Amino acid sequence: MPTRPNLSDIARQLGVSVATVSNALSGKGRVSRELGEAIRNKAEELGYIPSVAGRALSTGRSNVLGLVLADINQPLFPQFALNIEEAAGELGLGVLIGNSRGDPEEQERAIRRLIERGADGIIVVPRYGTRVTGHRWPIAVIDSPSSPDNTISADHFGGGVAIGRHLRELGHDRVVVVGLYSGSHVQTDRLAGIKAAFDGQELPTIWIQDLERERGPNCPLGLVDFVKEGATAFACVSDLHALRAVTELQHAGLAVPGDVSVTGFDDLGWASVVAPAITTMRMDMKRIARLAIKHILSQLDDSKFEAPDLAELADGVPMELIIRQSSGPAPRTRSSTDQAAVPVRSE
Amino acid sequence: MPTRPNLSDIARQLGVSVATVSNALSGKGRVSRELGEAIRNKAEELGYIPSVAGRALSTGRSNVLGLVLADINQPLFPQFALNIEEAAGELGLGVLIGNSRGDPEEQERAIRRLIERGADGIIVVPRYGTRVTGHRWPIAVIDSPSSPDNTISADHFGGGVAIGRHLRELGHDRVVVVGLYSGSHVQTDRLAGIKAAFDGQELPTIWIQDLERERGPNCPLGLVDFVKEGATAFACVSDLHALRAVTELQHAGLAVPGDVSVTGFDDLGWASVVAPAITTMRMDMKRIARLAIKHILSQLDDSKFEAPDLAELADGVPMELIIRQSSGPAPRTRSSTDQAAVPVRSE
DNA sequence: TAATAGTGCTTAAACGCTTAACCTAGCTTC
DNA sequence: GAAGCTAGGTTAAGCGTTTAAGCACTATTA
Repeated sequence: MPTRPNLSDIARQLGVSVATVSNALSGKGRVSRELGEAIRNKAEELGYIPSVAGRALSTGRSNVLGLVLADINQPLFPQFALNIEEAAGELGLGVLIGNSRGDPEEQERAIRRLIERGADGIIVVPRYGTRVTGHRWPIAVIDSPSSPDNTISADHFGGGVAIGRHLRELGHDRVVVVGLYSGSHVQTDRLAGIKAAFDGQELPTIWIQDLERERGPNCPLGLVDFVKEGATAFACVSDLHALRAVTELQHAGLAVPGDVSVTGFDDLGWASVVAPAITTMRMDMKRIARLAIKHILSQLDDSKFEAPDLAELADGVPMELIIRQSSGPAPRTRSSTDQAAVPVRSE
Repeated sequence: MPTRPNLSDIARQLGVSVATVSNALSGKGRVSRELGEAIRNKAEELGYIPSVAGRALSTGRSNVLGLVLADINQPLFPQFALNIEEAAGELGLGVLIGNSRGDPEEQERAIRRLIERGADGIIVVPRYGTRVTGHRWPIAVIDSPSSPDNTISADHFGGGVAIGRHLRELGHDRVVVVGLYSGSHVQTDRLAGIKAAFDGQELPTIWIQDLERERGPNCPLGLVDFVKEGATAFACVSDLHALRAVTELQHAGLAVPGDVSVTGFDDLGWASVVAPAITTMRMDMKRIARLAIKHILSQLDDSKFEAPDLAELADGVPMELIIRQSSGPAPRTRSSTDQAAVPVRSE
């Protein structure tokens, strides 16, 4: 264990006081140009690294943010983590991670642990529909504009509208919506947006969680039946479900997008490499991460940061439509007697 | 900003010294049962949370580990992060994340930043083939047994053998191997294992990165041609590539596993929900995470932890074969004249 | 020429915790 | 009944930083 040089090492070697060294390096107090130079050089020479602990103790700020992520099934995990890490890094902040395992109680404990560890503020990407309340610590919640405690998020509704319009423009009028769980505001908002693009008409909806409760985990979604009944597109609220849909349809011998279109959400890593590549909506993660951090920083009383105007973003950060191969023109409308013509492989 | 109670608050209210309170709560010094009780109760009542900064400054230990992850394209990211977070949490350690963006230099910087932030040790999941050297700080590298600086990892070679045997037992003898990049020890080890299962014979190999350099990113891998020439299975070194293969084959009208089998590696989150669900190899992440952390802890000079016997695990932590639907019996050997019979959709 | 202002630095306290060293009873022991 | 233990505390120093306050000059102003 090498022992790191500290301020007093520098001070001693230069015959000045510790305070002066501190001032010189932070650029705060009054130090002559030459001495300042000398101190900085010496610091460089010794490989001085400030002690965060010492600084934290003195200033009451750790310069560390806590990030609480729902669980391993949150497919956006890496993107959240890395974007926040990056945005934090730009401001000289570190990111401590916590895992809520998708359990509301664990989520509370995770927040607590991070606060104990000295996090100046917490960013929470909550479990579907979980509330994050009663904390007197600076917190930013990334969820969905319609969620009760939401701080900042993408415009999931608007994203739904965009993808709905896209399908409509391709001539689809028999669209089935696929979600995981109706308790998630993110999902219900996306879904509502899609419906809005179809003038608010009710669209047949598949909730995977309900289905799996009935038929067992990882069960087929029975999409082929919907196609037989005339569905021409599946609009999924996540690329994960889109992937599931695409493979299930292909596995059954249907062509995507030839026979039926599929769209997703979130532009997950692999969405562009599968065949067909998935048409999807992408969040502006970078911006969301920056806003979340700024929001926390503005809550720290001594902050030089002004709160981002969240009101202005009440609808959320706009999403971007990424058109790829999984969505195409609706097949010419099949007459109802024509249904049997859809090729379906038995196994 | 609520101001947290500290040791002296407790001490003052109870009329004892700060040292006694510290001793009582840590259970180290000598404190009578009754007073100990009283102190713990008071701490509870006031909602006392120890200050990590104070403790860190005093003990020289931050109880925080740094975790450096390659980049967003590292599909195992969430699993690494959460397993390490969990294993660390059990020991009262926090996890600070760093991002190397897949760049060796950035990786060095990330390590440095984490050390500056006071991390007691660093766990690195390096970019393919990157070396992690010259650090005097406790470090654990999770890579592959054959990598130069590897500390602990899964037995990728053994995993390759297992999946190779699995395919062989299913009657496959024309296997094509799919990897991303030959510079990754993880990948080359897996690949070598697969070959070993086929008595070391050379198997046709697709390196995706080479292919993409030629044909552009996200290009088709041309797998159908291999099938036409008699290949009955694709053994991919990652589920990501397996997914790409499955969809590409299905998209072309081939049945998986009816016409051709596909296997992956890593049991990524979605591997079980696609159709067909992907046969894969799973690492024992929990164990790897624990060993990595233990290894770091044992390097701290005052440690009560003894170093895990890494020599014993020189081959790596065994992997587990997860058989699902994407691998099946090899189709009856087609005579070479029979090749045209393979149904291939044009688009 | 005396008050004022600015410059460049030092002193000293504070942040919250840990820990070695010390003190004081009360108790044993021979 | 003096020496030695032990239990149960206290004192005080130290970890590395920041920062308000102070001090000794020199330069400026009226």
